Amino acid sequence: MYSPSDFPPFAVTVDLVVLTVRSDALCALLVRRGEAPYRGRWALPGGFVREFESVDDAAARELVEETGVAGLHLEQLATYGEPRRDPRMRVVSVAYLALAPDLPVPVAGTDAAAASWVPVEDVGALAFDHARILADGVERARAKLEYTALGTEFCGPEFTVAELRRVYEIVWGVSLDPRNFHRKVTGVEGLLEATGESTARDGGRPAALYRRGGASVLYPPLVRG
Amino acid sequence: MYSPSDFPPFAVTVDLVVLTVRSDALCALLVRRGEAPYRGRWALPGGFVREFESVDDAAARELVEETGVAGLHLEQLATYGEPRRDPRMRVVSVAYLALAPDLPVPVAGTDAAAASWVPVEDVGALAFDHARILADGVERARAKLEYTALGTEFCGPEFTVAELRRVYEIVWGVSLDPRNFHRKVTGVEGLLEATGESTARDGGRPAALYRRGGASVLYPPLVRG
DNA sequence: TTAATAGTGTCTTTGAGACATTATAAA
DNA sequence: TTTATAATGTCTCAAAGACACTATTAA
Repeated sequence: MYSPSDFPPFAVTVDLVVLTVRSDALCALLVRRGEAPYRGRWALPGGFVREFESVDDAAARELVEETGVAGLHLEQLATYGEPRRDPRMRVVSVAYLALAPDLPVPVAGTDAAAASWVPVEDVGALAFDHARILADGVERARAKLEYTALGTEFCGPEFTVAELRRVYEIVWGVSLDPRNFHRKVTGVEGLLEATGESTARDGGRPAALYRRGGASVLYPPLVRG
Repeated sequence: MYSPSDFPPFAVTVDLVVLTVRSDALCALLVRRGEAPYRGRWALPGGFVREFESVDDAAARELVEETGVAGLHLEQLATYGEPRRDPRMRVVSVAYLALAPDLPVPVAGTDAAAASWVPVEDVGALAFDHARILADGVERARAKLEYTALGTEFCGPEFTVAELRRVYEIVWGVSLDPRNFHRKVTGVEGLLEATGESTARDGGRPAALYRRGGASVLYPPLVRG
């Protein structure tokens, strides 16, 4: 049997990579730290896991606290457990990836001085090993757009094919043929559900509006150009 | 700043999903528990992360202890952190996936009564939430065979195309056309490296022997039949 | 009208899957 | 010889990519 002397005590935290597409850029939600260590540095939002709370629940709780929105896609990314990643104690962090539509404005957290959407290309040094975690989250998001319907998570409840295409172009940093993209996404069973409405918000011929369909995997996949 | 009263103490463990292909079955390395809780139950090998050791290093150390072999492929799978997954204390477990060739025989661990390769189809109830972890590991392995060169990790240092095909057939539980499979794997750049040798160990015309090539991703991917 | 974007159709190429055929060993 | 397995080749179909063309709005 184990006794308390058998194992060293760890603190367990969750860190969130929250991504959105806004202003033609893939952006991450960052908070400016108000406390040492790394006071004043940008960091990923996150916090300690509570005693009677699952790690997944802690991530969901932090996500609602930081964004003010419930029901966003949230998945576990990886766990980071280098001995000295936090300078003063042994902290193991479980990182999560969340994808959000273009939300109004981040809610400043209780112990964070400020919160902001920062284009991932412009992110400089971050606290702890958060730059590495963010990079892993961005790569995961890029990869999952290929074979899942996650691209629609970046859009609002109703969107046009062109808006969905812009998501892919911005996340992947490529340009996609509008005609082939249209044929592709409207051809995948269950990906899009027509609302019957249309909009001319981008000028030109009005575009049909769609909702997310029930499909979660994309077969055949979209391939990064 | 945080003080010890700010966070509840957790124990952190690593659990290993070690898979191999032997006797025409995908098998997992399991240990029979010699201690409570779940004494006598099969469980995944694993153990506590030490105080000055990274979580990744703990997994690598446990893998060598359990298999007696170094240099196996090891990747993080997921982290399991339900509050009551261990009946007596708060334990967060970071699970890892390892793929091994057909090793001689498992080494009985220090605190495990016995170790054995068990076909994943025959695995019954396991200790803790290990059945769930094992299922996640098997699914990850199956998925990664599609678009990575991981199938070769199940083979010895030199292998034939037919032996590699048997790996895919057993892991996926499908049968694959030998001719199309041969054309496919020999066509992917950097996947296989011819040794110039051949063997007739399966009877019939001798088959060319290959080594793993440098490629780690498969493009285009192999698709599950 | 022109300009802008939405949506459809057509052609070519690539690759997967089905399957015939030839090659090289052992019994 | 027969039998078993290895390796190559051929045909068909599905889907990606390139790109022409038509449709519907606003200015």
